Amino acid sequence: MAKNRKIDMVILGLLSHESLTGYDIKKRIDGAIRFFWKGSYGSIYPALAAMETQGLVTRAAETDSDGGSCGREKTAYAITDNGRQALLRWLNDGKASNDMKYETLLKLFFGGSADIATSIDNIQRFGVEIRDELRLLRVYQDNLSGTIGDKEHLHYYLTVTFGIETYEAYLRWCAEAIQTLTDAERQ
Amino acid sequence: MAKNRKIDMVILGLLSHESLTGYDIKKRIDGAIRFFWKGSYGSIYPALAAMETQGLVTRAAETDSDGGSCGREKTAYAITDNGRQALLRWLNDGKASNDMKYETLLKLFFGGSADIATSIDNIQRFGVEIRDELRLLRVYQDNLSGTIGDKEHLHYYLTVTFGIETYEAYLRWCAEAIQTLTDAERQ
DNA sequence: AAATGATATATCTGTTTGATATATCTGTAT
DNA sequence: ATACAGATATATCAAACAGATATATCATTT
Repeated sequence: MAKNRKIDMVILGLLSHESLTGYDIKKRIDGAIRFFWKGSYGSIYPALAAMETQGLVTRAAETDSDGGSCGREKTAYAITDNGRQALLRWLNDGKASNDMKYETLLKLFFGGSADIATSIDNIQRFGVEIRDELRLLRVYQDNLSGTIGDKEHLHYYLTVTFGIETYEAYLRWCAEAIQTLTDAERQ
Repeated sequence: MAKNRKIDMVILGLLSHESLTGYDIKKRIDGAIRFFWKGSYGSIYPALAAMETQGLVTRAAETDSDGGSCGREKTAYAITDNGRQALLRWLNDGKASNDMKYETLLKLFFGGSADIATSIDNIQRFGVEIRDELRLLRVYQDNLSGTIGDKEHLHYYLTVTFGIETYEAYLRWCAEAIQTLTDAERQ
């Protein structure tokens, strides 16, 4: 049987707050979640269909937003009780795979085959990206800092501080690594 | 055509130092590389076959180690000049995708649906894993610290310091997050 | 001689990515 | 009004990938 689909839990987690369409789910994943997970339409829509069959989600009422005339086709999904149980089982199963795929580090690992200037350039590009993301994370942090009395917001907040502290460490490393390589370049 | 296979560059990078079998390649990936990339047999063997067709790698001589009698079947691959060029093009193309898939953070993000004790437990498990990995990285660091005058070793060294500084940041965050959640649990 | 565990190659199933196709709706400029 | 750009929405496909498993050989111990 199936049951190795991690995306299921992302979807159930999002639906535990509100009913959403596949498109909405993709937008949520591309928001605050993208710092530690990602998902594509190619996994979201099939997962929704499979979970509907399994009774973990159902199609929610399809009113168009303003109750106006015949709105466009739009399928929102809602979580079921079975879905909530599945989500809780996952939260409590004590297992978690944590994997990076950092192409920048891969390029650095094999950077001995190229010029040192290439490695410096690759690290600099990485640093620019991280700086941009860090700026965004700090906006998230500011927006959340008033409401961490709420249990849910506190959990969001902790994932944001994880991102911030991690990215700050990246930037410190970038500076050191560039310095080290620059020194090596000058012999 | 194909050409979105990132694993190709891992394999070419490894083969640029020495000829290796698919099994050897897997072992290398599970070594120092696993901190920022991973690969499975299901991607390695097909990639080797495809790259042989493309002329990026060739089958190397298949002697059994001691020149003894008829050794067991064993297919080592060597990089070609075209392979080296492909590796260099990749190192210099200025593109890199850097993505995490951290299930622990996902569980924390949706942790509002469970007990705070569950979140604390999930963070603690993460911390234990990271502490173990960090110990290993420090061994790598010690082994390399004498030879960073060598350009290749210097590059390895920088990927190790990336891991160390990142993991140290994780551990600081773990301690803070557990403290925050413990306080919240007590109200 | 038998058992065990490491080495070695390969394949299979299911999942996921990344790209693309199709179409509708909304706001804006002409 | 209308044309258009850009956002919304659903869906699908090929290629890439993970994780598990099957098979077999070799080296070492028992």
